[in-house]
Amino acid sequence: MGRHSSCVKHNKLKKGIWSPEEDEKLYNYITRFGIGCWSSVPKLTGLQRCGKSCRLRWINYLRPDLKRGMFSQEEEDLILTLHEVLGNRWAQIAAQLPGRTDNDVKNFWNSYLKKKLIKQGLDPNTHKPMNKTEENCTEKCPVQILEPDGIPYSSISDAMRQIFEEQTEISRENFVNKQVYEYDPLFLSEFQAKVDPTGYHSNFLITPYDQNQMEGNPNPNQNQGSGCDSLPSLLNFDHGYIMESGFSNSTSTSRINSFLMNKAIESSSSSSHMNSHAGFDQMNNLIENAAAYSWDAESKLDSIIQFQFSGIKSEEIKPSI
DNA sequence: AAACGGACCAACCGCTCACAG
DNA sequence: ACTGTGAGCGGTTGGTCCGTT
Repeated sequence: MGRHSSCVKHNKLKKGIWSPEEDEKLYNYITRFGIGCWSSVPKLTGLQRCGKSCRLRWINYLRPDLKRGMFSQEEEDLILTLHEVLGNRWAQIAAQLPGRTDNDVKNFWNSYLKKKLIKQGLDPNTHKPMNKTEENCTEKCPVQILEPDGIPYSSISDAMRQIFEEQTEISRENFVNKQVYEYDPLFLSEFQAKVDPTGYHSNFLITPYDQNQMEGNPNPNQNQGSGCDSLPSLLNFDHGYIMESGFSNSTSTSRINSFLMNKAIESSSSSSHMNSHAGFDQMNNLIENAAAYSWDAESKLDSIIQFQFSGIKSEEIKPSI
C-alpha cells in the first residue's frame, strides 16, 4: 500500500511546521466535535493538510493532556526498564507514561538514553554489556520458563516480553485507548530507586537458592551481571503493591507489575516440581535474615518475592494458560 | 562575528493491520 | 477472497537552536 492514500491524492497539501492559525483550527475542531474520521478533518476544518498530518499534530502537540518539559528520573527509569523488555515499541512504552507520546519517548531515547547506555558500555538493544550474549544468559540463568506447550522460552527476555504482551492486551482499554490517561503517581514512584538507571544493575537480591547456584563463583557480581538480571529488574519494583493486594487484580496502573508476579506465582504454585516445604523454610529464613541484616521492610518483601522464583526446585516456571 | 557541528524535536515517510464493502 | 481505505506505528529526515572553534 505504501504511502498513505489521502496524502498521495492531494499533493498540493501543505507540509512542514504548523502555524498557530492551523493549530487553532484543528484544536477548536477536535475539542468541539471530538476525534472521528481523520481523513475528513481537513475538509471540515479547511486545513490544507492531510488527515494523517492532522492526527499527528493532535497526538504529538495539541492534545490537552500532554506533559511538557523534561523527562523525570522516574520516567527515564521506566523507559529503560520497558525498553529492555519491549525493544523499540515506542507506542507501548509511551502508553505507560501518562502525557508522553511515542514520538516523545522515541526522541528522548535516540537523543539521550541510547547514548547514555553506550557510554556505560551497555548495548542499547539488549541493555547488557557489549560483550554479553543471549546464549550466556540462557546458559547461566537458574530459572527456566516454559511456554504453555512445555517448550522453554529461548530466553528470560522472550518470556517476559510474552507475558508483557499478554498483559498489554488485558489492560489495553485502561492504558492505551483512553483519551485522558489516568495518572497513577504510585505507578511511577514504584520504579524509583528499585531500578538502577543503567537498567542493568537492578535490585537483584541474591537468595539462598541463588547462592547455591553461585557456589564456586568467586565473583558474585559476575553472576549478577550474567544478563539474567533483567527479570528481577522487572519483578522487584512492585512488591509492596503486590503483597498488599494479595496478587489480585486492581485498578492501579501498577497492575502491570502485579500481573508479572501473578503469572510467575500462579505458575510456580501449579508446578508439580515445586519444592514447597523448602520454600516455606526459605521464606522464614529470608525474613529473619532480612531483619538480621537490618534490611528495611521493602527489602524483606523483595526477599519474599524473590523466594517465589528461587524456591522452585525444578527451575521451572510455567506460565498459566 | 562567522562557520561549523552536534543535539534536539517536529513532522514526514513507508509499512502493516484492521475493517468494511 | 479480494480490494480499498483509515488508523497506527516505527524509522528517518530536515529545520532550528546552541555551544564551540
